[in-house]
Amino acid sequence: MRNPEATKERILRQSGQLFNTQGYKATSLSDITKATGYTKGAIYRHFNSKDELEIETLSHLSGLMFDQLREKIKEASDAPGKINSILTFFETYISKPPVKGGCPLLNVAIEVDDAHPALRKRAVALLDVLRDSIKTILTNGIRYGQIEKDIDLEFHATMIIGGLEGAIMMSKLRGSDEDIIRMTSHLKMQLEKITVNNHGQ
Amino acid sequence: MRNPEATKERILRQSGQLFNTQGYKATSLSDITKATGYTKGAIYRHFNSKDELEIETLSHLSGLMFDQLREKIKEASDAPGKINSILTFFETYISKPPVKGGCPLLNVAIEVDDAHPALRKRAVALLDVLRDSIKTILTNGIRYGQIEKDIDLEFHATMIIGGLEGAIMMSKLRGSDEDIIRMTSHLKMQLEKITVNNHGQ
DNA sequence: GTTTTAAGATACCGATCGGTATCTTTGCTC
DNA sequence: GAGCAAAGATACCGATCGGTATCTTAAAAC
Repeated sequence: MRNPEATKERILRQSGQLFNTQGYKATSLSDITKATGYTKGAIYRHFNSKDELEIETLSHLSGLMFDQLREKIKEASDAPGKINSILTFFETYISKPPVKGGCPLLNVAIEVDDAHPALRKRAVALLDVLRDSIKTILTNGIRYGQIEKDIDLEFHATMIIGGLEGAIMMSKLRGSDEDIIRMTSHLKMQLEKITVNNHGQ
Repeated sequence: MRNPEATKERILRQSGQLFNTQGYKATSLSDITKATGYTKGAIYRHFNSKDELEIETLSHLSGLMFDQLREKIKEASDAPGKINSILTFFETYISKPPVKGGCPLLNVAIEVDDAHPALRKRAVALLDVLRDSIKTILTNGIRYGQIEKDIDLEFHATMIIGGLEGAIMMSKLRGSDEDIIRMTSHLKMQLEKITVNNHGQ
């Protein structure tokens, strides 16, 4: 019956749902005890403080998202396809959310301020990972002649991430995928513009 | 010395800063008493509950933002100019924020969930106001031959708002206007594409 | 099958939460 | 300047917060 690893995993999973839907500060330890069925004693055996639980939970949440995202990216073989996979991944983010409560990056980025330096640092790092992933895909695309070579990487990464996150906020608020779909269709048009077209050659 | 209107105004202003930076749930009444210098007795004379204070403060905050935004919009005479004013307005949102803590709409949209139905309703209404404003500007632009008449209003409104809000999140997290500026330059390019060009006629 | 160790439960801590009943003080009315 | 109504201060409420010391219990070691 006793399985410390499963316990920790369960705490992280349930905390993830709660933090990502209600917010980190707004979720109390008793909320977590109710959701997990464990007592505070059990939770504090696996985590030294609520702050530490928050940080580890964010890692867990973002891990879930990135894992699924990476899976989708791998399915496509060229750079335009990979970016397209990212966009498609977000299209049903509201109706079929990979993690409940919306995008962990967006949620934590809005919640943290200077009073939570540790969590903030992780949020910045998350954004960097996402940005670097897109830049890497585009760079490889340029190398293999799939993406126009005179583009501004930073510009396109910002456009994609910012557009997606803003649209997620709108869609989540209205409870519909509509806004995200509008945004991804726009971003896909932008992607086509920097895609090297082999038909014409 | 006593001026109830000024007191209420002061409470709303200080609460606005706190709610918009720390979050609504994360800001306690004692935070507000410290910031305002008033006691709980004074605050509860002007507001029946913290929930009510939160709702009125959101109205106050969004009022501040929309007032400044409307001012900028009025300065331009045609539709493309008005949209451009909106975009320019957000370019220094981090370094010279019109309201501390970022965009009140974005912040409240992320924080609220089904546990705060009243605040959520206000957030949805705020988004509608912003969306309708942009659609109205574009519609008028079409009427006066300044904007191409075959465009999808909803699509462009979503693109502008979503792009801006997502970029605000990114810029706020990194403490720099960079991401917003990249996004507005992209949006300005999109705007040019739907602007009727008189030079060619 | 006894011992040992760690997982988890229980019971508590002081601090703070939102909220309220009551009191004092201020400024207006006459 | 006496009376009064409203503004704001004070003192308190029960509930809950994050955190901890201690106890029980389950499973592995031998």
